[in-house]
Amino acid sequence: MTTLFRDTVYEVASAIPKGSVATYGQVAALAGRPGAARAVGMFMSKNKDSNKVPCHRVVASNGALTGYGMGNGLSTKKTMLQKEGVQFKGEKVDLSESQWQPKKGR
DNA sequence: ATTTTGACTTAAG
DNA sequence: GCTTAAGCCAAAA
Repeated sequence: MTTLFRDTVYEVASAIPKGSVATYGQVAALAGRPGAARAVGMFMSKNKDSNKVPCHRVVASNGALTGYGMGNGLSTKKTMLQKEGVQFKGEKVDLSESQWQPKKGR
């Protein structure tokens, strides 16, 4: 199986349910490469599958919104997430309430 | 094939 | 709490 790490990341990102968000490190770990958070972010920047991958549901480990086009794009991303039901803590996502739980429970 | 870069993360000051 | 430094992975030049 010649599964590209990149494709796996895209699948994981697209698997994030609405109203929840995942951190880059979390996505990287689910993709099978814990520690590749930087690479994950790069794939989003490339955004080859932006039409399939909701990269806006991927945030930094501290819940801060990063990237998404340029500076001002973050405002759009924040608003979009709020509309999806994600809880916000100032300019950061309330991971305590809206971080995605790939496994049930926790 | 080597070097640089990038939407990261954690630790330390 | 914020800033700086080092570590980490994968892709593009």
